[in-house]
Amino acid sequence: MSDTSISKRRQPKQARSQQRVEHIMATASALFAEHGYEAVSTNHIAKAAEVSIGSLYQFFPNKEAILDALVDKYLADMQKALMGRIEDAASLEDAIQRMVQGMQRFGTSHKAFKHVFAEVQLIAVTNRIHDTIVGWVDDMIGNYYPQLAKKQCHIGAEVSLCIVKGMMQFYDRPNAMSPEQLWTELQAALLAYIHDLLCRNGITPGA
Amino acid sequence: MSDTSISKRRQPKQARSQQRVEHIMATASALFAEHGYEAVSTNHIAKAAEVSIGSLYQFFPNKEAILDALVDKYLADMQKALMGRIEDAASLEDAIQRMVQGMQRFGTSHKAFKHVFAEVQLIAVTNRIHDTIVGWVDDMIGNYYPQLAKKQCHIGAEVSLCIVKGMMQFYDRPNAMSPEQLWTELQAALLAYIHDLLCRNGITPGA
DNA sequence: TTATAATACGAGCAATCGCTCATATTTCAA
DNA sequence: TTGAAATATGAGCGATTGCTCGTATTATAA
Repeated sequence: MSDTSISKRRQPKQARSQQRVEHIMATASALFAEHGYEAVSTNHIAKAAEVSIGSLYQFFPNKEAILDALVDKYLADMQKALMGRIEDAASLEDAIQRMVQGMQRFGTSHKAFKHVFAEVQLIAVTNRIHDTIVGWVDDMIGNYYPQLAKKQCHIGAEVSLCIVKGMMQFYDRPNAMSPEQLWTELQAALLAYIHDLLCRNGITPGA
Repeated sequence: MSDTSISKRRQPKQARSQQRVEHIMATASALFAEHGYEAVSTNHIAKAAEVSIGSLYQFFPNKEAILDALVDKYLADMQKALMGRIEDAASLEDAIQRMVQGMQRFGTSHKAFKHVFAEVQLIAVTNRIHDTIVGWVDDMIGNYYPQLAKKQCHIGAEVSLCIVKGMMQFYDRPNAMSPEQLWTELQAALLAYIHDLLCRNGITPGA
């Protein structure tokens, strides 16, 4: 839970207001998915959620706090969806393949996340998402290749996430690939890069 | 030259106004480099260029037209800087290495381009930059590997540009890599992906 | 010299934004 | 029942934005 979302505003104490907070968040998420964060005003959110603008600001100190709260939820859901299914992976290659598949599913169940991940420019939000996911990938690489230097694990994770982000921004634009092909190419790019990283550090992958 | 930048406004006919147009563009470029496109208002540009807001709008129909004109210039400069130095490359791998080096230099001489390339969300601008560069890379791949299907060349170019874009967005954020390391990793990621693409299409790279 | 086109100017419009605050209503423990 | 706390409301503030338009100045060709 980030600081912004819990400071300076009344915490919902009654059941009705807790429901309202969740309803506002769900509405905001849907609007962000359709129009993007910047294009959606707090008044739009309030109107779409059939809540007065004053009520919205009773629980969220500012617009960014709504996004922060959503990102909390997205990251929690994502950890379950991605990390839950790689625990019994046979190899790093297998884990990466499963992660890409998991991302594909997560993108359809959390339509706003792609926008938030790929388009939002707010540094605090961007860094939080980035650092969280990099941490997961970092640990994952180190788990399968403990002989790889910690710093190289971290670099591998950061570069991998950059590749994912670059491809995600491309997802909604007209391009030569079908969605399935795009995921295939993403997986290929990640596997090829990680393979190369291991080789450059004197490790024979899969051995 | 894009449509927006030349339509609906008086074309500069006197020398002084041609200089003014160039001066406005240079000032805008510097401001975009420092604060990003969205954060810079047309009034800021006019004030910084010591030109009235009315004069600015005599030659540029709207804010995006300033960016369009700059992108024209960036892409022309980039073609010279990148494509000029790969003509005598011995192999695709060599050409990619030279392109990455060229990008590195271009980034220091055109500080605003990275912002425009990585942060601007205007679809028309984004598409134009993307399609132009993809065209270059597409031709480059096809030049060294004519036996590779045209569509695969295009996919390779698009994915490569995605990787570059993802890494560029990462450039200014705090991360585990020095700038030199980042360029090294970018080159490694591109080479690894292209190598993999060729293999998947039954081509033995370098043979 | 003079008339016309080109250029220069900047106050200010209309729209939008995030957000406040005075006030009204509802909830619930005492 | 009652009163204080919690919740709900929305008009509207202050700031900013991209941009227009009436007017003043300058350049150039006749």
